[in-house]
This record gives sequence, structure tokens and C-alpha cells, in this order.
Amino acid sequence: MDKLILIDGNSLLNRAYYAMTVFSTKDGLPTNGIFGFIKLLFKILDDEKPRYLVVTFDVHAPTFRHKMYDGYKATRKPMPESLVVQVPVLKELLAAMNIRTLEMAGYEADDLIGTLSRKFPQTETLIYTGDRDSYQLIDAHTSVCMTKRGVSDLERLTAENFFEKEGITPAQVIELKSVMGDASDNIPGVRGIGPKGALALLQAYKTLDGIYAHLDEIAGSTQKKLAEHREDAYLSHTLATIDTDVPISLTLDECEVHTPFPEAARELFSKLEFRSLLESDYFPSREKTAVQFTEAAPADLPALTKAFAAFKQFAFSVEEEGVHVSDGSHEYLFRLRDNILSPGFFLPELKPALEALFGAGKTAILTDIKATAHFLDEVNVPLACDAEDISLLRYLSDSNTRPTGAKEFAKDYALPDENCASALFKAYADVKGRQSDTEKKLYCELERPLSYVLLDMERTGVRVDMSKFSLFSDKFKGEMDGLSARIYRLAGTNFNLNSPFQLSEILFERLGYSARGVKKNIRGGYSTSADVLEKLAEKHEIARLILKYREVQKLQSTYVDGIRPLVKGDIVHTTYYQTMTTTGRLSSANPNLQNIPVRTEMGRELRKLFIAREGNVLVDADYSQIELRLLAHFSGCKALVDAYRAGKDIHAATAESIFHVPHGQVTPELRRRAKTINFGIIYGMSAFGLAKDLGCPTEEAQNYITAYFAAHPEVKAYMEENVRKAKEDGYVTTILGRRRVIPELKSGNFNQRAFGERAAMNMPLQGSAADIIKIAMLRVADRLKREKMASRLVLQVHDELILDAPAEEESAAKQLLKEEMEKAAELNVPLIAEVSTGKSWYDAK
DNA sequence: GGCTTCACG
DNA sequence: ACGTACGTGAAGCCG
Repeated sequence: MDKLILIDGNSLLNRAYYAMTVFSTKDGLPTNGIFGFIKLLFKILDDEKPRYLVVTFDVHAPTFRHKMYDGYKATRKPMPESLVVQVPVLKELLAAMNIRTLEMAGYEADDLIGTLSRKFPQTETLIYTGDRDSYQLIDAHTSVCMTKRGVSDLERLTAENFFEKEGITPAQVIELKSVMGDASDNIPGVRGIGPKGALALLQAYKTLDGIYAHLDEIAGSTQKKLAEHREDAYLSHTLATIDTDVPISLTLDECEVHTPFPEAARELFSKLEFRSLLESDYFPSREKTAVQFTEAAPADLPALTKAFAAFKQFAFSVEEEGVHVSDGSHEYLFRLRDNILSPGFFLPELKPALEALFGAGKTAILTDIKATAHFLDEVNVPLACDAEDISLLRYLSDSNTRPTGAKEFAKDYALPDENCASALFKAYADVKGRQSDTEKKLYCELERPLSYVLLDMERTGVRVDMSKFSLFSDKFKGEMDGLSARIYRLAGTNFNLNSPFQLSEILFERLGYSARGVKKNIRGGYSTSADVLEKLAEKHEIARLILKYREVQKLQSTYVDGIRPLVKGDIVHTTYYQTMTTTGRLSSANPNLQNIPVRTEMGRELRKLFIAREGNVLVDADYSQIELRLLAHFSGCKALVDAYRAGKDIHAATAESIFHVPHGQVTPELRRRAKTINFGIIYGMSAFGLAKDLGCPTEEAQNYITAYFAAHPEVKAYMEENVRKAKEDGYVTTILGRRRVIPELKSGNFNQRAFGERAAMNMPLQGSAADIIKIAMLRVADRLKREKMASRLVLQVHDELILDAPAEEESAAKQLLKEEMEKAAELNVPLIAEVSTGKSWYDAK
């Protein structure tokens, strides 16, 4: 007999959800319920090998099964938002797997299951649910698998074993419930009679009718209760009875399970990051790549060189164990001794082969052009051919992805590790195939060319004044010694000043300072962050000293001790990451040269470390308020546009309009506040955040926001439209069409959603500024080359570019830099770059 | 390895 | 009705 499986979708999804901790995809979509559900589904398929299977769902439409009973299900807890969002995804997944689902407005899942179980008596029917009502459906061809704890722990109840386990017949399930009721379903039953009483009555009289037919035989209070609640009992009988006559037009054939599942299902599984489930037999095994795999040795070198020279398109990847090269039909691995990429060993021998491989006229498929070029630099092999960068391609299609190596890429394409370079072929074809026109343009005209500019910047590096390190180091050490001694004396004890936990003990326990309103840390200590210390500093010398100590300690550890070991000769080479941020900005690391201090004088002094080469000057240009100008541009806000066109001080102008101050009468304090508010706008301002920054009550901050939006209605409209559209489309875009998908907007968590909204407001501004400076970098690099200048781009700090320029090129470089930066975008307000020069970064400001 | 703190735009 | 600004990288602590 063929088996038919009926699954109560909502019930099992619910069980699966609560059976495991909530986890999500990297995009923030919770998937734990779906995962558990599918795991169970696979187990059912494995164990039962059913020919037919249907998953039913409730439709939460206004019409309920029992309209006449208003309180029905009123006591059930609402589904948590992180489960609600999983329902449509599960349905989509089942559809992709070609699994029949069924839902009908006005009918609960158990009505559909009840009907189906009666509709196909020629099958052996198994019902999977967590709803005990379904026991009434058990008959000779129908059994119920009840979820116990978790999802995979199931109890199977059949016509044979049901009476033994439950002490009643399946038919009596309804009868029992009519008497005892069910609080979770709001079935009243007979008030005052519980499970035990109900069971005893049923054992004596079989049915509800039987009980009432013999009412006079029943003793005292029970009789009284039964008589009083007769109506409730019969209502309950109706409520508890599953409808087995729903008009369903579904044939058995339509319920057939077809395995393996279609390719669409594999894609969705992979999107949901269900990698372990993809290993099951329910997915067609991918065509084994016909790639031959060779562990190549230097002895083969002449032959290899010849073979490599013939490759038109090839994938190349450097891994821990060695170098992989593949032309799609043959993959070579050059194993490196002791897993160390040591340029002194083996690699130089490979040089002729690598030169042949990366020769002009070919195409290299890489996971990272810039990193590969650096690798080739070690053996002096030029990257002379065209190159494709899969990381950049993927980043442009989804900036939320974290950078990964070739092996991680290969995993997504379900190929074995040893073929990782061959997998890059597939990855490349796949990513390229999905590319939109905008992405293509951004890739070909912006990001890929930029990676070569960044490569040059990294190779060039920034010159460092080595003699300054020890001067700073000594100065900072002296400061810290003095400060720590005074701090320990005030504390009355020595402790680890760098431990926030120990510090909080000293401040809030030993010294007993008020911890009112101070945030607690995870380990129970109070926060000792700068804003907390600043409050204490009004009264307490020790807090002032700690703040000073922290500042010096930071300068010493991060900038002096952190950077010094990274200097080669007198040049420091940072690494720019092009696929790290969600907005399109670059990031810088090892060392990070994008956060060199500037805000305090002592910190700013560190910029004296970064100097021009011998006989050169640093030419430094930064955009003036590029994000605010972009806001003016995008929103068309008249006040902002007019102010910028008139060349006004924008923060003063903002102050005038929101504080209603006559022109020219803005105090420095008001201007400072307006500036903070302007920043707040760019960040997707909240009253709370603004209040924290201004150090004023939240209500006051809210008033400022209200005043700002009253004076700038177009900005308000622009922000609202951004959020609205982001919610509709799921993403926001920049001036060049760069996308950021914001999955948080769909989150069930309020904070996550609010975060998504702020990100939706900020990204178009921050991202467009990033786009624009990238254009400027390409043009600056291009012009320097065309004009055969010796000036070199050496630094990018988000809205700032720095050239290391020979003294004789100084004025040409200044002009070129300013011009290209300002011409990089045409906005409806002026785009201004302010340029200055100096021997050091400190002087060039 | 996560948490806290803090440097920058 | 819920706790916050947007985007990064690095250091030190602590388990």
C-alpha cells in the first residue's frame, strides 16, 4: 500500500522553532524553524519512503473555523516575529522542492488533514502533528505521529496501540474533550470536571450522548455539573470535532513526492545556508568535474610552463597548502614545504611557469586581484594579463558578504576542496551570470580599475619618520608613569588601569562614586567609558586623570607600538580592503591609516610621523562636508541648496534656521549644536542618540529634530522616502547605483528594524561619498600617469586623498588633485575640496 | 574569542 | 513599545 504523509505545517514549524536556539543566515533571516522542519521532513522521507506527501498550513484570515465561538484560540500566545518571518520562506522552500502544500481560508490545518485522511482510504496515511485533537482521525489506515520533545522525538499512535496508551478509543477523543475541555483551544468542556472525571465517565458510558442518557445514574455533584453545563458540553463536542468534509480538489497524483529535488531547491538551500542538508541524497549529485588533479613538482617545470602558456583563461589561488592553478579541465597544486609560503623556497623556481601563466592576452580568474598581485610581487612576476576578481563581483551583488578565501567560495559551489581553483571557474560563471547592468558597470568602470590603483598605493606606501617613534614613546611613557602614580594614590591602591572591570570596582565600590544611570557591563561591572568618566570628571580629579591616561595609553599602544613593527625600512604599507564595508567605503588595516588621531593636539602630533619622501611634499585634499552636500543634492532641500550655493557656513545657517536666530548672531555654542544635529541627520538621527551627543535631555533633542525638519521639510521627505523604498525593495542605492541590501528591515526585532531604518537613511549618503572619491582616485591616478608626473597617491581617508609629490610638482599636483576631486561628481550644489601641503601629514592640515 | 574601549570619517 | 546614532580597525582584558 502506498504511503501518504500529512504534515501539520504550522504545528511542526512551531515545534522546530522552539526545539532549537534561534539562528539566522548572515543576512539576519532567522532560519532555525525551517531548518528543524526540513530536517524532520528528510527524516520522514528516509524512514517512511512515502509516495505521497502534503504539508498543510493555517490561513490566519478573519474567518475562523468556529465563528460562533468568539473566544476560540483567544488564549494562544501569538507567534514571535522571528517565527512569523519563517513561514513564507518555508512555503517558498517547499514550493521549490515541488512538495505539495495546502491552505484554505476558513479552515484550520487539522480540518485539511482530517479531510485528506478520509479522502484517500486506499493509502496508508501517517499524520505528523503536535495537536492531540488529531487522535480522533486514527483508524485502520490512518495513524498519527505526535511530536514529543523537540522535533525528532515522535510517538506513533495507531488503531492497534491507541487504546493501550490512552485508555480510550480514537472515537472517544472528541467525547473526552467535550467533557474535560481544553484551555489552550478555549474549549470549555464541563466546568468542574477534569481529565480524571471525564475519563471515568467515558469508560462507563462510552459517549457524551451516553453520559447524558444515563444522567440520573450519576452521583451527586458530577450530575449537577453535567446538567448545568450541558450546552457547553455539546458546544465543545462541535468545537473538538475535526471537519473531514472540506471541499478539497486535490488528486493523489498531485501529492506525489519527486526526488531528487529540482535545482531551484538547491539554490534556496544554499541561500538559506543549509549546507549540511545539501549533502543529502535528495539533491542530485553535481556532475563530477572532469577536472584532472595533479600534485605538480618543479621537475615538471618545462612541461608546465608550456602548458600554462597555452591557457587562455585560468583560475589561480594561493592556499595554505600551496598554489592552485586550473584551466577548467586540469588542476595543478604546487605544494609548499611546511605549509609556509616562503619566497625563499620553491616559489622562485616556479617563476618561469608563473610568467607564462600571467602573460599578456589571457584572463586570470582570481578571488582577489590585489592580493594576487602582491603575491606575484614576491617572485617579481608581473600580473600582465586581464584579471577577474570574484570577491569584487560578489561584493557588488551583496555588500553584506564578508570577504572569504577561494575555499569558502568553492564550498558554496559544492565542490571538493582539492579542486578549489576549478571551483572558481564555476563561481565566476555563476556570479557573472547574475550580474545586473549596474553591477557590471560598477565592476568594469569603478571597482576593478580601482583595485589596481589601490595596489599601487599599497606598493608605494607612506614614508615614516623613524626618529620620531622613540621620541613619542619616551614622552608617552613618562606621561603614563606620572598619571598612573597619581591615580593609584587617589585610589589608595595599585590596580590594572587597563582593566575596565578593575577600574569600575575602584570607582563605584572602593571610592563609592554614584553609579546612578551608569550602564552595567556583561560581567556585572559598571561601564567606565569616556562619557561616564567625563561626568565623574566634573567632581573627581581621578576621573580626569584616568581620561588623560586612557588617551596617552591609546596613542602609545595603538599608534606607536602598533605601527612601529609594521614599518619596512622607512615605509609603511597599509592594506586597503575593498570589500569589507556595507556602504562602499574602503577600510584600512595593518596598520589602519584611516584612524590616525587628529582631534586632540597630543594625538594630532602623531601625524608628524607620516612624512613626504626626500625632496617631496605631501599634498592633502579633503572634501568639504561631502555627505551634507549630497543630502542637499538628493533631497533638493531649498535651505541647504541655497546655503551651499551662496557659500555660507552651513552649520551657522542651520543654527539660524532651527534656533530662529537673526543672521550673523549665531553663537559658537549654537553653531556647535547645529553641527551635531547636521551629523545626526546623516546618521538617521534619533532623539536619544542626539541627546547623548549633545548632553541634553531627550525631549530637548526631540525639539531640535522637530525644528530641523520644520526648517528642512524636503530632508524629512527624502529620509522618509528612503526608508519607505528600502522597505519595499529591501535595499537602498547610491548615486552610482551601488546597492546595500538591508535584511534588518524585515526583522521581528524592533531594534534591528530601527537599525535598518537608520542604515537606509545613512547608506545613500555615505555610499555616494565613497563612490565619488573612488571616481576621483581613478582620475587622479590616470592623470598622473598620462601627464607623466612622479607624484603618487599614498593615502585615502574616506573623504581625503594624499599625494606624495616632488617639490617641483607641488603646485601642479595641488591643482590636479583639487580639480579631479571636485569634478568627480556633478551635484546641484558645489562640491569643494580643500587642499594644503606640508612636509608631514601634521603640517599638511 | 568575545567584550570593552577608543581612534578616525 | 523598544533602547540607539552611520561606517570602520586595533588593543587589552579575561575566561
